[in-house]
Amino acid sequence: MKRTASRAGQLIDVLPRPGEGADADRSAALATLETLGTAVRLRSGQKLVRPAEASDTTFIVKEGVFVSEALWPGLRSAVLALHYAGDALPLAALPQAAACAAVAATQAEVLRFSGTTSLPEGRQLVEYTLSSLLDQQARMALHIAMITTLDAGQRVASLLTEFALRLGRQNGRGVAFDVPLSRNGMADYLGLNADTLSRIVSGFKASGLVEQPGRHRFIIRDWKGFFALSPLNTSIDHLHRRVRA
Amino acid sequence: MKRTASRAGQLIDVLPRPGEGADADRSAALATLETLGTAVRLRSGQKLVRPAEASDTTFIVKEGVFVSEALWPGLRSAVLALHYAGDALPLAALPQAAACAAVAATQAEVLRFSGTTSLPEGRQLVEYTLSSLLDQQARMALHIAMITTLDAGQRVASLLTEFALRLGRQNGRGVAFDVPLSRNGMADYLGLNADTLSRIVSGFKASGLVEQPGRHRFIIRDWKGFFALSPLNTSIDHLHRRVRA
DNA sequence: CGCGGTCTTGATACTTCTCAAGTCGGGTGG
DNA sequence: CCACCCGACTTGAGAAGTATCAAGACCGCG
Repeated sequence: MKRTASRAGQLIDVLPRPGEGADADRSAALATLETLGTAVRLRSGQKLVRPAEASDTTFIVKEGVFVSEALWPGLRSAVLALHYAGDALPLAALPQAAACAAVAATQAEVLRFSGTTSLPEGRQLVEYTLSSLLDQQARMALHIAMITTLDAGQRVASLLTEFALRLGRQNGRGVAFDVPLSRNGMADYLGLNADTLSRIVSGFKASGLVEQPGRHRFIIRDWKGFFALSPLNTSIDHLHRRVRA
Repeated sequence: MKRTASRAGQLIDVLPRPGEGADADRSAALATLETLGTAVRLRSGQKLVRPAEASDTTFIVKEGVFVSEALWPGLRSAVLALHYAGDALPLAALPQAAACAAVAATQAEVLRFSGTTSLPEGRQLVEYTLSSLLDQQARMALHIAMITTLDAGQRVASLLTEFALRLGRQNGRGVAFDVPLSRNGMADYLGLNADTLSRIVSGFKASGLVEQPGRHRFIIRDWKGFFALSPLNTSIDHLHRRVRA
């Protein structure tokens, strides 16, 4: 089918090529910071928690996906933000009132910095953190926009688009990626009920836009069609696509 | 009535006293920054817009309330965040894809910084901005938690509590404040329909918790009762109350 | 291969949205 | 200073969308 080929052609423009663009910039900045911080490996599910007293500890994600979660008694849990490789995670950015933590959603590796801000070399960390927070703040703003302006189907499409742009690889069948969150985690991120989310994903599969070869694995078969599902997807593309045209 | 007196006693612990605590810290840090930036006065409704090309311009709010707004074609407008005196507003934190701006919600005054980050004195601005962004990121996280976990009534109660803590003054009748947003603005911030918001506020008035002497003026008559309406209010108190116990 | 937890799907109830009509408030001009 | 007028707000009835609950299916782990 000719259209498959043309879709594949577009995908080359859409998905990142390893080692290019922003990836390379990030690596350069990180290389100098690695001498200051200590590397830590985490398994999926391990948590970075803000201690009760004030803390200036900062982590930088080297690899993997993190989820900022909060749980207030009597409320369903909230997923506040997603963090990817390169993101700075200052524990001070977590609200302290509730059980709140950054949880590794996949196997992960981080750099740990503690008390380095006051050192002369600390300026590098401060500037890296600031730049990363600007980025993350824009993403949180978009997250808020998703939740306040979109209906359930558009929200789910937006999140899957984000995952595809961040984690996806193009193959013969489309754009494939492993979802780092459970159904419940995705629902909490989107402010939806998990049952509703399930129904919506089933709808995507029924319409042929998406395939699900395993519980955590997705393939977006029709990128253009899927991308059009959410009016915020062009903005999501700006913030999550790693190679600029 | 004795309970009125006891409520009033509690309010003294709850509301800020001018010139104390965090206010004083902020003033000290700002005093040194004022020589670097240029002061600008804004009228309600004026906008700070991110230019198309990358910009390192940063504003610091000296006075007034700002609203980060975004408008995507075909969607209802989104209110992404609220900014108060002391907040740093780097234009780079605004998503750039949509019509997006920080709008003065009241008469306001800001300090404008442009290209100062590279100067040796710029470190002060960088550190101030970083610290402010950490604060604002925690507030955005709470905003997301509000929208994803609370029902409509709890959301409205949370927002009014925030305004009371930020802008309120205790008087004989309760905690009084001027709402800096229109009904539509509040609804957009909360991800609610303006009609629904109106109904909920009417409910608060009917139950005697709240009074509304003018279109933009509110008085919370029963602080304890009102505070209990939202399970997130203790967290909101942590982030928005300016005097610690 | 079997078990446990996660996911799916249906029927139903409830919250919230939509649309429309009416009311209110406050700023403007006489 | 008062009356007018326009935009913002209020309120109702009905519709739409999403949540809830329960039963069953599936996947992946051991």
